[in-house]
Amino acid sequence: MPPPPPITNTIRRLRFDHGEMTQQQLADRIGMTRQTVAAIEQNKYSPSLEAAFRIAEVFGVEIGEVFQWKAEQTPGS
Amino acid sequence: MPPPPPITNTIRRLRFDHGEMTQQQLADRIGMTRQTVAAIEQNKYSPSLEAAFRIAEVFGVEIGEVFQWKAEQTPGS
DNA sequence: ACATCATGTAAAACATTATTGACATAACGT
DNA sequence: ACGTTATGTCAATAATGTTTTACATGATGT
Repeated sequence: MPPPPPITNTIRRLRFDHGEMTQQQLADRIGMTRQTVAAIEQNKYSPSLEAAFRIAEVFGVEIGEVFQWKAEQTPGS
Repeated sequence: MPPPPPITNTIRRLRFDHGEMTQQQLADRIGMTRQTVAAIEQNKYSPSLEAAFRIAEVFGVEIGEVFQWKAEQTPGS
């Protein structure tokens, strides 16, 4: 199992804020499978940039409102 | 050769707006190779979401200011 | 109890993105 | 002329993202 990417997302909340849109409905609108949506939503891996643009468009928000990037943790003293 | 993705970018301009930063310098700052930066800059393919976040951070802008997404062209009438 | 729907999950195949190493050219300074 | 730097490009390989098929669970409705 690969380590989870340093990116989190709010897809789950956005889906329910938009009429309890199902994963299947979101998948249909962005041209992906339900499994891919589920994996992204659970942060198993981060999507391609194109997929991220499509998801943001469905919810009418910026990419930054869907995905949050944890900046590099400098290997600390 | 795969078709170019429906995403354009302004990396070249951003580099030169930031002290004529070289592809190599940008690559170093985002932890990628020079060749990958060149390929993205020339729109050979679009980067991962994480790479996009890193590039935007280097230039201090939103992802949308680095990458522009051409919405789906509906197969026209 | 049964059917249906939304979701979680897993393995294999496939597609795309990224790296490495190599060679090329143009621009610049000496 | 020569060396250096920035960039373009290519082929092979590795790493990651996506699809497909399949089976599982909990919730809902009849």
